[in-house]
Amino acid sequence: MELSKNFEPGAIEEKWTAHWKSKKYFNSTPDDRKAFTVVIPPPNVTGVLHMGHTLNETVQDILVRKARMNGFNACWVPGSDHASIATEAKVVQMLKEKGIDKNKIGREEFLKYAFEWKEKYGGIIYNQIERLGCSVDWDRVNFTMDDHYYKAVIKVFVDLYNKGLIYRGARMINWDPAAKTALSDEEVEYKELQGKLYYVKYKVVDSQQSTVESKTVDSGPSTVDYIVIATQRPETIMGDTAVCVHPDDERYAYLKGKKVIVPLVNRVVPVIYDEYVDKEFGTGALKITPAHDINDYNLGLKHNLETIDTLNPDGTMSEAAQVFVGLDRFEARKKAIEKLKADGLLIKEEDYTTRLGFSQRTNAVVEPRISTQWFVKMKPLAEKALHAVLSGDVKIHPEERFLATYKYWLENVKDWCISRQLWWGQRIPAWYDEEGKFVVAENEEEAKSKFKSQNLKLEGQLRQDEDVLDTWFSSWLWPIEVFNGITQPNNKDINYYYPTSVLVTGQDIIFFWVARMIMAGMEYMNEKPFSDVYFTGMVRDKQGRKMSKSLGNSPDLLDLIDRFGADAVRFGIMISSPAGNDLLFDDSSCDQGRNFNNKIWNALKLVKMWEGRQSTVDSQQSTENFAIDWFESRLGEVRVEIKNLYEDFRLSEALKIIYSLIWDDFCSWYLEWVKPPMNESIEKNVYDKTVYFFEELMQLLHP
RNA sequence: GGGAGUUUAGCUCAGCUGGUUCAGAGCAUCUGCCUUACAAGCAGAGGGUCGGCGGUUCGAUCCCGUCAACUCCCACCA
Repeated sequence: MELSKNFEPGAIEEKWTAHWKSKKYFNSTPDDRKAFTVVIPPPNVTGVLHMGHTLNETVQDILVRKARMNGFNACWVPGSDHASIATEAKVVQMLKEKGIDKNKIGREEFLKYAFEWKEKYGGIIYNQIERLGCSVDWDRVNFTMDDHYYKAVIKVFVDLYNKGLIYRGARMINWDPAAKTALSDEEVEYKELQGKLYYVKYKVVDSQQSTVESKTVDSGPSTVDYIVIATQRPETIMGDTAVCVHPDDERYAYLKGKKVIVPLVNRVVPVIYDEYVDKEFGTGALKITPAHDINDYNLGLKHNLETIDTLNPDGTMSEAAQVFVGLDRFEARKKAIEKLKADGLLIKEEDYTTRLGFSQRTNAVVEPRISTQWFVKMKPLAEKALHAVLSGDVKIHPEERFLATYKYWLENVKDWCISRQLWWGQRIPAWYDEEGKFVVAENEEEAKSKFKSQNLKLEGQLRQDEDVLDTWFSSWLWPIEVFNGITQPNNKDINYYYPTSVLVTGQDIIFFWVARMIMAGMEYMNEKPFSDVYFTGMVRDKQGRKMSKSLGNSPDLLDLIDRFGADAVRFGIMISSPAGNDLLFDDSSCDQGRNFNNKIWNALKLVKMWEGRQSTVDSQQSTENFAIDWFESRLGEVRVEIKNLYEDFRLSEALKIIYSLIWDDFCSWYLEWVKPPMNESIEKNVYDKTVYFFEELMQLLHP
């Protein structure tokens, strides 16, 4: 072999990958060996892989290669996720740039574009996984919108509905006005913002005159004829249907049985009393807007209040608001403040820090809104999932750090809103007749017969629900349906590979995905989906900032691989990743990886030079033998250490130890020791041993 | 408001429940080397009251308490 002076990026891994691919080395089929199974957390087809994926994928590859070397039948399933809302947002944006309106082209046409998008970005992602050198089984690649997968999702929906675990109803949900869809609680991210608290007068209606015009300000100084409430959101005033005070609040006792006038729309509403109100906060009086605040909604239910929805799906004011109709909610807020000022009803403004909910995918400010959606009853599912972890059946790493949060979430879990007002995803298999009666069925035929069997008179045409399902409603089946475990229960693959061995993923999706996969596993396989969960930390840049597109601090994976080589990139990400903690990634760690490769390359060059220069004499020189013995024992020590580290998922530790073993012990000590003087030959015995050591080291390093 | 995590060399981090592999690694810095495996390298050097304060102990980076700073998660106070 011709060896150039320096190691060239890509020289090794490309050769090996090609080698293995040609031999179908990574293909896995059930056999007599024990299975070691990993399913990839399917990346969203919204873009390209970032460093977080790189870390995840590398960790998985290490575990898989290690298992393969230990004689397991290692199976690593690749794939991707359709990521309904995120992808739909991207496709809509892409179409918009082309001047195409989603609603004009209709559902069918839109889905065509979406699938094109998926082909393109799915392809890029798969290419990246391949370039990283991931030893996945490409024959098993899955996409969450594949035909069989789609069917599995529908089947599960119908099943859960029949079990009474899915229901449809009007609830307060999080509304994303940008994507015009409902969101689950988990898809809302809260941020602290500097806001304002507005103090607004609500006039009290005298029992005699019930229709006081708001303009009549001269009510006389004798009695207090108004009540002041504090609000952050004056634009919701139009939806007010009550004012609430604490029953023990003496300041407002005189208002008992009175009514007040809502500004801007002059609606007469009652004053109600509830202990929910905090006397100390603001003025101790609270306006109630049941349609646009979760607390107000609950109070509304309790006190039987009217609900007036003043928002359109796109976040503009609706007809029901009466004023500012058609204006965006934030615009309406400004106008409302102006109007209140003009009417002399705004007493003061106060700075106030508040928490606002943002849509995880579109970053729009979400609105609490009442709407009819589909929900999954979580309590029964959560109990089993909780037990699986608490009993130690599923082990979470690192340690029990995430156990508390996992436990808390499951114990306090709320029902899961799974319908999304989108097109990209599995369409909800509910069928309505023209009167709005509906049945849930796997297809239209079945729906028709269900109408019959349930003695419902079918009125007119059947119409399928327009909405699709939350993307996580498909992902939670991932470890099962990649082996067709839902669509073909008890098939050979699912029986052999399930439960999978270890799940490697980011800690940010513990609720979205990990907990729900355990639920689905317990429900549909009656068994955990994986034995171990390994959470990686978040990858940040060297200043500790999150990697994000807007900051432009996320390196291009393929570019890194081109510059350093895949092995160096993998080395770089692993060496800087303490188990479970966030890690700061910097190119320089790839440098270190490349230097390491170079070192090995040169060591190989040295040994190769000896190839034709072995002395036939097999003398017993003590010094060389000492070196051999010494290194042999070092190797043994390290093997034990590494084994323990693997068991604890402390991979970066293991890598450091191997690094030091090769660089310091093997290159700096051993090779220097046995190196023969220039132009002299080396003993055959020593040479053979050296080659043997080299191979051993490469095997240690291979994962 | 509740919970968790972090704090060790200029930077990023190791340090496995207390004592000779305990004060470490990589990067950065400095010095000397193009010595025929390797300058992407070799030989060496500097640099740290292991966040502050108390406690347990013969002895604490490690255990306990407390304070401080930063980070993250959860929560319906307008």
